[in-house]
Amino acid sequence: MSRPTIDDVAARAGVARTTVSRVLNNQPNVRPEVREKVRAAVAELGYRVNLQARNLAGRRALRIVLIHASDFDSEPNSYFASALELGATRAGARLGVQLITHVINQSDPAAADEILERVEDDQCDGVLLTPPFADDLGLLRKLAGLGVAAVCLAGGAEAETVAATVGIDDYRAGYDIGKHLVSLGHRSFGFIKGLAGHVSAEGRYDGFLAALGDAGLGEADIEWKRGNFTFRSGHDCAQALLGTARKASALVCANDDMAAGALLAAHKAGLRIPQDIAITGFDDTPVSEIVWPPLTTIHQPLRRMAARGVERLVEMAGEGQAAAPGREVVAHELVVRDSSVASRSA
Amino acid sequence: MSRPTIDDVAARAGVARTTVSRVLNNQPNVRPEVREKVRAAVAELGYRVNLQARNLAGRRALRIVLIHASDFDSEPNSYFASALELGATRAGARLGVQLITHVINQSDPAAADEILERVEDDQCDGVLLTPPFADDLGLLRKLAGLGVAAVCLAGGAEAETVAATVGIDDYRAGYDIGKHLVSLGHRSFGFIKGLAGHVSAEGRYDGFLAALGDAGLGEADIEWKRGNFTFRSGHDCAQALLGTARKASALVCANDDMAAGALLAAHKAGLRIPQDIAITGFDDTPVSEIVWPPLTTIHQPLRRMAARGVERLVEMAGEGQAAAPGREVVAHELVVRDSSVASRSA
DNA sequence: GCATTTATTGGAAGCGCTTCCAATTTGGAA
DNA sequence: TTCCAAATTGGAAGCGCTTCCAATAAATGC
Repeated sequence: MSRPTIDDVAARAGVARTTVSRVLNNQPNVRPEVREKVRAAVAELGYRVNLQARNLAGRRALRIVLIHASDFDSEPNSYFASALELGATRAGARLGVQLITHVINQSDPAAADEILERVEDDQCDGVLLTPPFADDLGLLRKLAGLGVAAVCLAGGAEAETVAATVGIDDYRAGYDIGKHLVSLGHRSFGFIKGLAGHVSAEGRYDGFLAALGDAGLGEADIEWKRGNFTFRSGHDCAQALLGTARKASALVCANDDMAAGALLAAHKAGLRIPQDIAITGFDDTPVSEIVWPPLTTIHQPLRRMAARGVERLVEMAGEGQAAAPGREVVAHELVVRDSSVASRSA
Repeated sequence: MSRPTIDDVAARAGVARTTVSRVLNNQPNVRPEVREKVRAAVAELGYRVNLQARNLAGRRALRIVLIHASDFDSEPNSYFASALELGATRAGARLGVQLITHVINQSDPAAADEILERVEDDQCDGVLLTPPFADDLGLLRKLAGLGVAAVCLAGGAEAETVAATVGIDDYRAGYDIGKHLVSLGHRSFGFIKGLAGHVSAEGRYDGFLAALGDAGLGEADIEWKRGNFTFRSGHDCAQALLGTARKASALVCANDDMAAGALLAAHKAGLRIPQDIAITGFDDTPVSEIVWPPLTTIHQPLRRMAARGVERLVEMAGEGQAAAPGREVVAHELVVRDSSVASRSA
């Protein structure tokens, strides 16, 4: 009736409770055949350890540190941060993991060292990194050297060679935006990129380019600027892009905040959206719904990503130091709203 | 060195562990003097129960339900919801409480019944309510009738007679906004209210009025409209208020989203902000920082409020059914940004 | 004043798990 | 073949708490 306990598993496998505990914690000195028998019993019974009991019985609770980036030049997208933290906290509560959050100034040259320091101070069992730290290969290597498991959230493709990563397929997401706009008949584009260090944002551009390629278009049909992910920079870049020499009929932005800024620039220029200019964002933060018109964007399941990150860290801790790098891709989704396609209500 | 246990308290008070447990759980059959002695020992040692152990020892973990409002006509402010949930989840993890989140359509006439149903289904020990449910006195009374403890977050002043509430002093916050604008020299105002059911938002208006009163101004100097907390409604109301007959030099909005909409309307009208028109928001969600110019607003410590709500629910559960109503006020803060006072960078 | 409730206390088991330590088995080296 | 170290297993204590039940003290009825 009620949840099976470790003793149920032991009885079913015909071994002592101690042996089951060893298998559960990946400890040595259990014969492979016994180990297998125990695993089978666990599976048959649908057994899952009771973390309250495990923590009570001496083993200190797993501790995981979540690192957020902050900066005066490019303030963090707080919703982005909140959503990740919420997902991580939820998963942590479920898994009996203690989550500690630190905010680090990304423009500080010593940021990486500060992270390493924090990680050591907290004696944590794992780190969850967000951009741009998730793309800092040097930092990732040092973390690995320290024997600290790390999972990169929403990072770029390069990180996966050094650490475990969780994120959407940015290339594909960029492709989806491009395909959507091309299918709408657009042939000339403006593109507002993000900061250079954010590898995932660059991947989006490459994917976008690929979609244009499919339609016989190329870099010659794109005019781009680089912002820093803020509303303000989106506004300024868009103003430049929408100047007198404007050819573009669509403006693609690397995140929602910049798209919101671009929206303001377009309104100021007296342009109708999407009739005169289509604008798209990226991330599907609440911003995309509260601006007018609402933004077509790519939905990124931030909470789930963070939750998966915590889960993987827990798995790694169980398996000892075998922090196997490798990417875990979560599904994204193109969300079409009024900023690219006029609806009946617009 | 390490955290004191129940046995330490028992030894110190010179009683058995069982007796301490009784006192801790507010159970009967302990002489007042003994009870007091135990309480003293608890205080001296700084003892706090280990919830892992408590839960393990049979008592099922406390379960708390968080109710969010959603609606098609006035979509929820997702950041508002996220921040509350994050605060509640953090506190829950710390306290060993299980948190369940439900989203209820506020425009459904049967919303209150649905909440009651959910609360019974989940067999929960407490409910955390957000506006407008936090102001639904009928619902609160029914909950009390069912013996379910409830805490209202960011609700109005009336709720506190029926249930426990946690929130800022909305009247005072409105007053602060008014005083700020008056001190800046403004003498004629536009005010965009929120939905009628949101009592806390009404309190802000009253406080604002009081500040004008201090300067010899009154309702005659305010022209108001009612929105529904969305960007769109803020835009529309502002457009009406900024029309040809405009007298107002400042536009006060009951939340940040509507202020962002008002900002767009002002931009469209070719007005300079804050030189031609000052605009203020309320809540200090990320929106207030990502718009241009950034919004002067009232900071509401949402995470802490939710955390306090969980803590109070846990206290109530410990004290049996003595769900003492009463308001707990948390500090708010006036955040002055460029939308009311031009800075060097603007 | 004595038997019988009733209020107040304490003893001890046990929640589901980890871990120390002792017991048993195994694999070689002598 | 014999003996010892290493590998493998199980027994049992105990993490901090609740709760059942027995023991004791106080209060009530006659």
